[in-house]
Amino acid sequence: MYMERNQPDFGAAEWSLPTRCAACGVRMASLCGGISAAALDALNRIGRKRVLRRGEALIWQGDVADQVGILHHGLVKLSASLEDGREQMLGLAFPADFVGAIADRPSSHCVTALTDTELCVFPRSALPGIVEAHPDIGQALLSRAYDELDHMRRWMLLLGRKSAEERVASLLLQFAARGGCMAGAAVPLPLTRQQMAELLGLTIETVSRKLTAMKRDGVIALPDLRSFVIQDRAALSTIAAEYP
Amino acid sequence: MYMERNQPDFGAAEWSLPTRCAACGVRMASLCGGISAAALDALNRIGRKRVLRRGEALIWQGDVADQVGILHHGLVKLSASLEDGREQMLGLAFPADFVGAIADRPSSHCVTALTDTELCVFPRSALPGIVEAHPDIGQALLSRAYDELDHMRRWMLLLGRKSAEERVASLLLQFAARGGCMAGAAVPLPLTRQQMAELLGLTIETVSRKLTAMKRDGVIALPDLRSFVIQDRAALSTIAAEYP
DNA sequence: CGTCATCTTGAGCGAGGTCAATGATGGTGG
DNA sequence: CCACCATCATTGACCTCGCTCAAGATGACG
Repeated sequence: MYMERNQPDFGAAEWSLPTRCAACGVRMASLCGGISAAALDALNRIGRKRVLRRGEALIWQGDVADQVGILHHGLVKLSASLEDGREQMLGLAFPADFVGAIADRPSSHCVTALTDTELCVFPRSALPGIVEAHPDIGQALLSRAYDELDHMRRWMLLLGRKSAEERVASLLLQFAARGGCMAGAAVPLPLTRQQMAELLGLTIETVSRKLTAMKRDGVIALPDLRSFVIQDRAALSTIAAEYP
Repeated sequence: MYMERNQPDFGAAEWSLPTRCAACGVRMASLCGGISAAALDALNRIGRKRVLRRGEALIWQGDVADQVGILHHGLVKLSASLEDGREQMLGLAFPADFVGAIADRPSSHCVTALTDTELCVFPRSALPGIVEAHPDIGQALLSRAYDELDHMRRWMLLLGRKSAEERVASLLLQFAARGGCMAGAAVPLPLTRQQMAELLGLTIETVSRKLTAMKRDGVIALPDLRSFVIQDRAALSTIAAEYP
């Protein structure tokens, strides 16, 4: 991702973009993609780079967050916890994704870095003004919010009704779809078993057992701990109980 | 809710609002609340009333919905199903709530009336134009989308990590909060046991057993099938595993 | 007062959680 | 280069919670 920082030409010459945003590797895929040079310049002035080390949090559950961000590099989780420590991962944010809340009230969730991470952060208080001044950004936010609602609905179906094996298979299919890997190629697993369990509403032991079972049945292969290969996609889809 | 239709003055005289919207009992609480008379007039021309009988669907999972709506009267559920018939309720919509999607792709969920229902519906194709012409509506949609995301996050924590008893107690507390009932008063239960089970990711038998257990323990009373009384709010909150 | 839908209760079972021991992996410093 | 340690993953034994199946009870309504 970050190598693009050294890319000399990104269309910048034509628009005379401000330096930092012009060099941003995720800009075109993010909220800032379609906006004018003037709007980008305005953003450039209020945004700043922030680095999170693995495990560090950007937003805490229960706190009123003062920052929103656009992820540049790394992997971030959203999660919610109960007082006794039980934790449910609510989703992941990948580069170019927007994280943060709009409403001025305690956050329903935590935002935590799963790897060392770089984001472009803005004060939350600046959001209303930005949205008002740049309706494009407002519409992009709206469209992304509805995408996320859709995604969470599918996840609620998984959490409410799918068996452990169905959940694990669904997650593998989702990683495969995201990676856009060709058939037979190894798909990277961005999560540990423990993190997969948090995301699926299961325990680490159950995730491990189900992976082993699918490997034993020849549905997948596990060349190492951080990747897998789909050996029988039809079987995996059937196990996942998903429309193909 | 609907009695307000007969209310003679709703600020209408000052603005000369078009007849139908002026008489709308949920307007001020809905997306249409804060907009100008001209904007309202524009909406009035493209919106129309639609009645759903109990069990009838407005939007089907898998179809590209051509309508969005604002609920006037009645109760509506959002739900998602697996091919084999397992179903998870994703949420409820109450009067003044907006239902429908923005994106032009198959809907992730079903929208079905739980009671006889009246909505104001618009062609989905009109939405982008409306949002562009009336930024207030766009911002109201955005704010509601984030509210719904927050609500779904809390529900994902429930589905992923809470026990059956915790789930039932959480739902009762939510009904109590919604109704705004004073302590000791009977809170109406808008759902059957079966519907509560669908919403909580449980079976009807488990819901029934947990309700009976809480009644036996003096935490709640069940004067009839469609209401309950909180007899020990602290205990109910504790059971629900929720911050007070 | 009969009929149908809804709800409750019981008995038994099985998926997944818990607890515990063992095995792999990878980074670090001697 | 390798010994050491921390982290991560696997596997087994056991148990519990919630599901399934089945039978009654209650309530709504003509």
